[in-house]
Amino acid sequence: MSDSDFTTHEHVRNGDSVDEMLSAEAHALQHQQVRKAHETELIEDYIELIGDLIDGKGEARSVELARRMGVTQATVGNMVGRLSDLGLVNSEPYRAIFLTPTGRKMADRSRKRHITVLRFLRCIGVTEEAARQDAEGMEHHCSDATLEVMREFVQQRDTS
Amino acid sequence: MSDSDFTTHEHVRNGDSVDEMLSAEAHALQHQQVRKAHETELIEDYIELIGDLIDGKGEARSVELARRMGVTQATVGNMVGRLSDLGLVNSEPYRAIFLTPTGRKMADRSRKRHITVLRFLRCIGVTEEAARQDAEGMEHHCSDATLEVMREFVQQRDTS
DNA sequence: TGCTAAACTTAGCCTAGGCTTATATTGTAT
DNA sequence: ATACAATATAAGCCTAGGCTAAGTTTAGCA
Repeated sequence: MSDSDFTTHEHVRNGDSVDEMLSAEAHALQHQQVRKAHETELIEDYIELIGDLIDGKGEARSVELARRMGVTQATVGNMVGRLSDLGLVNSEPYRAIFLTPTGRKMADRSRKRHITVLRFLRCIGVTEEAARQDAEGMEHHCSDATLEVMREFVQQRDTS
Repeated sequence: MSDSDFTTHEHVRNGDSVDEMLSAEAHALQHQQVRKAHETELIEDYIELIGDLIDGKGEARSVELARRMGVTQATVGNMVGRLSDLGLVNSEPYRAIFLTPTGRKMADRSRKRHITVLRFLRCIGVTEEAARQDAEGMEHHCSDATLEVMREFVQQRDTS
């Protein structure tokens, strides 16, 4: 069976197969991008949280990050080291954690995205709890295009 | 500053802060669930792909999995070993890969979810390319509740 | 002022999921 | 029938992101 038996717009099975199969190359690209998203995902979550803590409590401490991320302080320590290497935070031993300008930008961008997804899910009728949970995971997998669609969608219906 | 300064329904900052901060415990739980989703995510992607290949080409071979996942054959080999340990596939050296009944169920469930998300994104006006990319990542982070909402949404508007 | 609890770091370990390079098997085409 | 190309496995390495257990620093209170 040759490769071209099975390319972009061919119907694989009728009925269920909305998802006509992509070319292998396109498929690979998608997965590569998903993998890339995963790499930044955790980083963004930490940065977003650090931003929220700074704004909400005045400072971000490891112990609170650990509590909110549901990991040990040692894990947070590792992560903060990486964030610092990446130039996203400044941290000195036994002190609170601060965002660099770059980190602040990332935090704000992340929060905005998060809020967009959350509002959108609420807007289409997902329950509050499910919306919160799903937004946490989905926000990293929405392209700008999709976020824009969501934003407009919310604006149109949710005039409250 | 006490912990209770900053709980479930408090407004953190006006303006932007739709996302009133959750309790630390609830927040931790969310992240734990996201982590759990990540563990199964790749597995589901492989299983879904194996299912699609079996249905579409008659068999699933490592070389094609590697091509479509955008990884090396060695990586696929590792993964197939894990899938086999998990009882999701049967594989013998140098032979095609088969789904166990459990694996088949997972494949079908994954495909259904994938299709639901893809259709939904198209339906709200996301471009085909973005929809495909985002669906790949989002499908693993949608609760059943959200999927149900998406399904209904598509059914209502998209009468085509 | 000095002790103790809480916060933080360090060291060492583990699994998942990638990679490369080398080797083994299979099947096909002369 | 055999050689070669395609396919698959094996061995060994790496990073990310978890963990525990033990040690260090800080800060608040008696």
